[in-house]
Amino acid sequence: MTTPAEGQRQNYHHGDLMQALLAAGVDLAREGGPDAVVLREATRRVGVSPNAAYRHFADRDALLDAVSDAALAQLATAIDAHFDAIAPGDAETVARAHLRAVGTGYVAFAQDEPGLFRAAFFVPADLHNPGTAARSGPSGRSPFVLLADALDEFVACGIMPSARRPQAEFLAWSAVHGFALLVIDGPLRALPRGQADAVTQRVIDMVEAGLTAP
Amino acid sequence: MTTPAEGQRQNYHHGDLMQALLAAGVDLAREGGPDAVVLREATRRVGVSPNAAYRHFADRDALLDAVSDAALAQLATAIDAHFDAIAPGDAETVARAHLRAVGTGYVAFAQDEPGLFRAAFFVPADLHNPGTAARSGPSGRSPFVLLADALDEFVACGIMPSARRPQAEFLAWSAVHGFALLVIDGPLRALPRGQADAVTQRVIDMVEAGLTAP
DNA sequence: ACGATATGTTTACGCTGTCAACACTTGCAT
DNA sequence: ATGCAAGTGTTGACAGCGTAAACATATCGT
Repeated sequence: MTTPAEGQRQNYHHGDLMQALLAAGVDLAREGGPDAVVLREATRRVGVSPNAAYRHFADRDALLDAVSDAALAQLATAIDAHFDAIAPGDAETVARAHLRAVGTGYVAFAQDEPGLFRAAFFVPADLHNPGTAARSGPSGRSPFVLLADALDEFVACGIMPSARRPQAEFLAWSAVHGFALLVIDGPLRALPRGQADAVTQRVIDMVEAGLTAP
Repeated sequence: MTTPAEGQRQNYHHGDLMQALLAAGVDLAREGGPDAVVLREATRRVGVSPNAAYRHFADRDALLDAVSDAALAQLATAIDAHFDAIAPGDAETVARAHLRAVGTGYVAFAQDEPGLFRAAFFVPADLHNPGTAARSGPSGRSPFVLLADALDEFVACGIMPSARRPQAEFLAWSAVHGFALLVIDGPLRALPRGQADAVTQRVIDMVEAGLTAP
């Protein structure tokens, strides 16, 4: 009975305003990217006065940060799904499939949820540490860690020299991240989804070949 | 005598407000990126009333578009410099050097002028057509065209199969663009310049190897 | 010389983020 | 149980922003 009925909010207190504002903020980001996450509009949607937000977020940036973390978590979940869908097989095949899954999931999320994707990278915190786990998916591994794991597999099965391993995450990430941006609001934004998907695979081809080149 | 002395602006008319506002806008973008391009602040710096801007720009977005074009032109100029500094030699060496020059110049500009770089891609118009040439450097070739030229050379000297040529610009561009973003406000933003430059070269290595792989 | 047009100004409105002061509710200590 | 402190939501206010309408002044073509 701690959580009252959600039907009418004639209570003076809301119950879980923090969460409600975050949800509203995520909706706003989904609809229009980080710029659309407007404090007053979020409170309006929740049905509360503008300044109520300040009891839970220091300022608009704090709300946006929380939204960004939530968006990053959704990205992680989306990638997780691709990553876990890989069928078992010999190490090299699985390693290549893992890398491809991360890239494909990354770009697919950007295409499906461009607003959230932009919000996720608006204040691009460093993704090394999962940061209160708000940024990782159900597996607890952030997209960055999934990518790192895939690359470790590359080294383990001998298709990538270990000398080239350090910082290789950033090489792969650069290509996929840049491509995602080009697709969602760059010159490739007009490309039909099918064609864009084909180019996505070529981007990953390039990364794979570039990292495993002799 | 059409252009009066610039000393005092006790004239009712400004002379070249359009250009002055653009310059102020570019300064603002340089200092704080696209969000810092604020109409009222630009007019304030020029010493004119806020609404004077509306005689020359339809709205704030129009000003930002003009700033974006100017920033893109500066990017083009920076890349031109790297591109033209390539010493003559055999075709393959020159081709590889050209690709490297475009990538290096691109990232260097992002590092030297992060605000302008972000502004340049804020409303990322399609870069196929040079667009009233406001977007290209002194050579008249936009960065996109310079990249395309370099890739054409790859095909011409036989290190890249022509079947792989279509849309290869976007593969190379993705990697370099994504890396630039990771460096200026992503997780690599704390990396010392020297180390970042080393990774830049590795990104280009990856692109080169990925595009020319057997 | 004079009227049309271009250019800059003033005034005003609604929107935003945010501060300060106030009101209600809850929960803990007596 | 009572009463006070802390937590939470509201009201009112302010400055800054983009922008529309009405007005003022300069420039130019005839």
